[in-house]
Amino acid sequence: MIYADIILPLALPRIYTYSVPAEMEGQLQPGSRVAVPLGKQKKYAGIIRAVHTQAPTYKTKPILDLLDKDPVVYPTQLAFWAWLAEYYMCSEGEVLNAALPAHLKLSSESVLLLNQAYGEDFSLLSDDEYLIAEALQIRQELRIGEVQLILDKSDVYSVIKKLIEKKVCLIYEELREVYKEKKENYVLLQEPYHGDEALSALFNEMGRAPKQMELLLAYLHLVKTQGSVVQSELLKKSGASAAQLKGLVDKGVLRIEQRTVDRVPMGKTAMQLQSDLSPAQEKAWETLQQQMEQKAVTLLHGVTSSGKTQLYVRMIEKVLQQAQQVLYLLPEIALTAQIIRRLQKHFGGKIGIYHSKFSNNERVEIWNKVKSGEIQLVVGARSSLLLPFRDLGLIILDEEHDGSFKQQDPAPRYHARDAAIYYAALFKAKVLLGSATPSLESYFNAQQGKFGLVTLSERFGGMQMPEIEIVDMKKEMVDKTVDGNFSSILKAAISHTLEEKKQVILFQNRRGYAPFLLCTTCGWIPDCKNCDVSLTYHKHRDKLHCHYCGTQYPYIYTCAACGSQTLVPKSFGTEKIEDDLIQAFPEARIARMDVDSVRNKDSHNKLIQQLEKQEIDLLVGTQMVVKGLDFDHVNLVGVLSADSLLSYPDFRVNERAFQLMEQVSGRAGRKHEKGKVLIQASNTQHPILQYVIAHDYIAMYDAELQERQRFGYPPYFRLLRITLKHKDQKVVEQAAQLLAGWIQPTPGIYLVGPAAPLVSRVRNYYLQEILLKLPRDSRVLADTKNRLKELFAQLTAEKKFRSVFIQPDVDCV
DNA sequence: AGCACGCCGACT
DNA sequence: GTCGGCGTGCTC
Repeated sequence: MIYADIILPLALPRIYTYSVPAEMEGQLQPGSRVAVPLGKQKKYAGIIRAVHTQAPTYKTKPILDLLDKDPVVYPTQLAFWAWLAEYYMCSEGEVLNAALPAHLKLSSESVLLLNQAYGEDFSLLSDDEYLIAEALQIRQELRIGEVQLILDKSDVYSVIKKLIEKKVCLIYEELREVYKEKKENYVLLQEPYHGDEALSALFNEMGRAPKQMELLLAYLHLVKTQGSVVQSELLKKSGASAAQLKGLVDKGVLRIEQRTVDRVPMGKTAMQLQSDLSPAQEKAWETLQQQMEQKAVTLLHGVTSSGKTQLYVRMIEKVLQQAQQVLYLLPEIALTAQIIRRLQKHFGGKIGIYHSKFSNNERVEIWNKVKSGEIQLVVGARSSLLLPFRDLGLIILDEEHDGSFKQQDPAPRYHARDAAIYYAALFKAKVLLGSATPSLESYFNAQQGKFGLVTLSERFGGMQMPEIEIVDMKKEMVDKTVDGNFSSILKAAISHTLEEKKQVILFQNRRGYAPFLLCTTCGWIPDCKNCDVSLTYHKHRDKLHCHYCGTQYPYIYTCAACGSQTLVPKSFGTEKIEDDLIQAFPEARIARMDVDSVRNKDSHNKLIQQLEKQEIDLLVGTQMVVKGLDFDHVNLVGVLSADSLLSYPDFRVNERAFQLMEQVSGRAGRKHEKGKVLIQASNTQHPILQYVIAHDYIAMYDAELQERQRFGYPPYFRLLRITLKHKDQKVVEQAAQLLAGWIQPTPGIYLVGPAAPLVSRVRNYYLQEILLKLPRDSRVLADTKNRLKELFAQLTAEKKFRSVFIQPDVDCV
């Protein structure tokens, strides 16, 4: 008997084994999708992980169908998925769920059919049952969703069950492909009319049908200019109707043919070798090649605007010439039209883009083209690491320090940087990490000789580092020279820059208008009913928003605690800054960039284009303004409150604040002009500010590293966070106490907590966290994970804690 | 993730 | 007395 282990795209704890029917023997390959039954009636498409003869101890169900002739992934991906699941403590099903495009993840749908044998007498049915029976008479088939629509309620199973019991209808499970090829109608000239003579004869003949003649002329024009003619385009161009086209088809002049077309067309343009490197870049290029020859991973530490991209481009060219694939990873919001255009210029048609804004059908096509090798270069966000590369030669991870490379919520909670290093090793490919402000972990690895290191400390084209000035907000307060959130110095600098017709970028790391409302009588702060956070006031919508669960509330005028009407907005976000700017600089063209203002698809790119074209003078924004944008006319960058960056209770605050300020400063100054950066701060003596002024990454690194060692944080220790969730606060607390107690007596491991996180309740679930600090030793890590898995099972074995959610997060950020 | 099964409150 | 709410357990 032959068996196959199947991964299902579900959060099931383990992999299931099915039996292989005789007729499928020899046809099943790992990586192909098969249809399998699960539970009483459902069918799913799962992926074959292995085919073997090891009979399991339980009775197996047979595989129903082989869905793919060619596997959808290579063995390399299967190996990578297994590693991801193991390392990040999740199931392979969860990995598959994240990796596979939605349209390749099939699950069956129940379809209702009328039982003809029952007859037409519906008098014994209830109202709901009657409605469904009647609908079935008209429509033959109904799906669950349609039944829900008809009955206007979500719970329809009981009605359906009754109908089946009464033999009014039958039910079957349908598993169907959802990916659809895109078809388009092409118009072709029939054989007899090829050639000038035949055509002119035809035109003579057509004298009485001027509209058709026009149509034909338009057709001929399109053939000449484009080679092939799409029906819709022809009709639009000629202004003719479908009937007129049909006339020509009926006459046997034209013919219509349906063809499959690409949703993601591959350009034909060839690669352009253009490499004007500065002497400093040439030197770096030499070392980069050497380092990458020797090491699997190399860190490129290049100050902002030092031209890291040019080096990437060269490296990509090199690998593409060896006919290997390249993956270029960027944080999602840095994936702008700007960078894509730049790469497209070099690599023409070989490039594929992959991020969250693509449609499901497009994703399948990109997936297949990466698998076939047609796409040689993928530029994408974190998730493109999960694409089925065939022969990967290089992974570039730009803005390497960026925290968004770590997946947060649904499992697998992987870090794209670390996972990329493992994935690349499977291909024996190289990894190139790049940043102006590397993460401490990566720089540490480079210092230790684990990674190669290349430094570019000079800005490209003789550009100078911007001059940074710290504005003492305390002094301005005392002197009463502050105006709202602007110091007199910042205000003057903005006026000056605007007069010079240059642009200004202001950075504030809070969105909304006011982060919270406060009752000035009793101190009450409105909070979310589902979460333990204060509500942010968004003025343009005049609503209070919860940034954790997304709930919106109408504005509150009356204090819920004391009943007085003394609620005032407190602190400030980007919206408020935008408002203040409009007041202070009425002539300036002002825009705001944060998740709220660029929510719909293209608005982010539009804003960037406006900025490029100098249609905006003043931009205020959150983190978003920091990521990989280059503008030629920004001379002033302002950080509105450094204090708010430096006051998070997180061991990475200093590193983050430095990275953020250094990156924003990088936006100032272009070509031969020296830019200026103003940082408003109350605590002007903070050491991080001094490092920022001096652009001294190394000093920051040394100082932070000591702290990390002293307090047992990365890169010296590894962090593993366990989050427990439950609807009942008491239950989570007890569960967390119990679990922590079990973990406690392990030598060499430090345990922090259990404790409620800063936001202790989200979407009505109470949270508890346990943080483990593990020595950097892969054996200890593996042992600990195994032990934790046992303890999790032990905890949920107790009936009281059965419904406690346990979420481990390895290398949490 | 579904979905079935089973145990308690608001209705005919 | 039943319908239907959701908590609980299982899927190979």
